[in-house]
Amino acid sequence: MKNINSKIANLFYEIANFLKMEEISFKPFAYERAALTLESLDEDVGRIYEQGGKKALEKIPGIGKSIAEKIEEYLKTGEIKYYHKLKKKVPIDIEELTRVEGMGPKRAKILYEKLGIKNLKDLEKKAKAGKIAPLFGFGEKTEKNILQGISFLKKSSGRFLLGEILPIVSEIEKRLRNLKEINEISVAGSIRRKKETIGDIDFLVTIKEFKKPIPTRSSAEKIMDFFVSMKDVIKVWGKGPTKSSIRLESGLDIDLRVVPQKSYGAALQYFTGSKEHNIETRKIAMDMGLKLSEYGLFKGRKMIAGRSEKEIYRILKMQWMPPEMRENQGEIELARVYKLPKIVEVSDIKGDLHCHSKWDGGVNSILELSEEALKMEYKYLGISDHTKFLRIEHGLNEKQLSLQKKEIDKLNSEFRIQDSEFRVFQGAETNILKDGSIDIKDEALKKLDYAIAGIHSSFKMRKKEMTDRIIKAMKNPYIKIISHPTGRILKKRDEYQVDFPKILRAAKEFKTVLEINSYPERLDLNDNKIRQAKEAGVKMVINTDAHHKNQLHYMELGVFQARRGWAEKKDIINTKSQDKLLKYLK
DNA sequence: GCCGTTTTCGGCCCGACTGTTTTCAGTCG
Repeated sequence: MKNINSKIANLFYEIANFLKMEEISFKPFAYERAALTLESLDEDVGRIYEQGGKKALEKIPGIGKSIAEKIEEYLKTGEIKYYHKLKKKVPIDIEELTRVEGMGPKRAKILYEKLGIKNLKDLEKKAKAGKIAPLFGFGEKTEKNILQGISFLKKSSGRFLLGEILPIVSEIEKRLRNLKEINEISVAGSIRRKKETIGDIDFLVTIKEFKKPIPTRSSAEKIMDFFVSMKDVIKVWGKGPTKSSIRLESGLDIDLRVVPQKSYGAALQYFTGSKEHNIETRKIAMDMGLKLSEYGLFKGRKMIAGRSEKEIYRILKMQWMPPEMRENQGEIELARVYKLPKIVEVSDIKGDLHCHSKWDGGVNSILELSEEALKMEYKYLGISDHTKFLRIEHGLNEKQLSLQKKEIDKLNSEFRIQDSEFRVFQGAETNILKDGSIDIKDEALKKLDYAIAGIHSSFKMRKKEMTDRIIKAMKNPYIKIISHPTGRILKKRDEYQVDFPKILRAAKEFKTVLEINSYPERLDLNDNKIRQAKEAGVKMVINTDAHHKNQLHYMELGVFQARRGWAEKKDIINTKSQDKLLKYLK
């Protein structure tokens, strides 16, 4: 469910791109800023307008008279004329084209004017035909990069980020739960396993009917009628009494299955997968002379289990395992000897060590972030603003860091007065420069509670240089954490080249903590690397990298990823109490 | 186009990198 805020934000991003094509300075940034603000707004902009009119819109930071008028226009007419006027001049799908790494508005405009390229399809065709390289300002390499960018996009297209999907899932689940016909409901498939990207969604439901175990047509039909006629459905792929498939306006496909109550557990197990996990589980059933299907566990023709997952696994003499572990990566063997690790849980997390405040151009003050952290029942929050190398992110210099420290000290003494255990730590997200040095002097790092270092430039270095660069940063005694260690951006950019086993050995030697970044498009480290780190005895920290107080809630995404990597509480340092954590960082 | 304890006009969003050039444009964070 794309809400109105993000719809308008997307239009503003496009307007910004069209303005950039015309070499207009500053105005595009105003639109981008407004878009960013809209996206992170708690409240629906339509409601703000209803309650306070245009004046209320203008109170939102980054939104002035002109942009408020455009929002008003959109709310009233569903369109923004200014956008159409701009698009008429260069009628291209700028949003799609700029998704290709290395393609921006200027190049898109040139390609439209010289080759008539309007969308991704045109771009691929012309690039493959070698039409782009000969153009002035382009060349062989650019053409090759464009093709690479397109193939990367294709690889991930049609898949959605877990972080975008979860809110949709809980919204749909809420709607279905309201139906009186429905008894049990669960999401299955890759989303239940919390995979980082999701193809489509499966919902399983059972019907509330105590006398008749098999769903009657009428109840099932009522559910399906409701499902296919929800307001955001744009296509119905199929509709029957046990299964219906729809597409939402966001492009997401959802299946809804009605299953018999007595098969609910079996169906849940089956549709949760993974396929590989299921194949192995069925083999175990077969070896015991049983048959496992989505309808139940059978001995001959007699059904001996199926009501719940736990019951099925129990009869198969296996420990029940969290869906995140069901990838046939060794969990089955451990489950059979009842030795599964107890993986970390959201409730184990005691604080967040990576978030950005107003100091580096973020949205919220340190106090606002702290209040949100308190709501989440955290014991501490680490502020880690960008440092000076990242000028665009208003990176802090040594002087500003010491000013910030004063603010944090003051805040902490207020917490002390209020008899609150909660504390704010001062960190910083420093930059690992091309040669592996840090952009902030050691004397300043020393005064912080801890320092994070991350790569924010020169992503395309060769493997050896990149590895050495990161290891050099790890050797700095004040650098405790490496943020987003592989630099990938889901659906956009691959990991940078790095010798990961070597990084792990160095992390172990220098006691550097690797971050599991919870940002929806990062989730970096990924599940596989988390598992490697755990096995190498390297400690990790689950951080959000929040740039807005609401984003502190991304924490669960990082925890899910950690669970997929089998991380336990002891592997994750921000499960420690305040005292123990501080001691660990010193 | 937005903003303002440097306030109603004149600043903002800079610097590195890449790939293309032969002095620079476009992209990215």
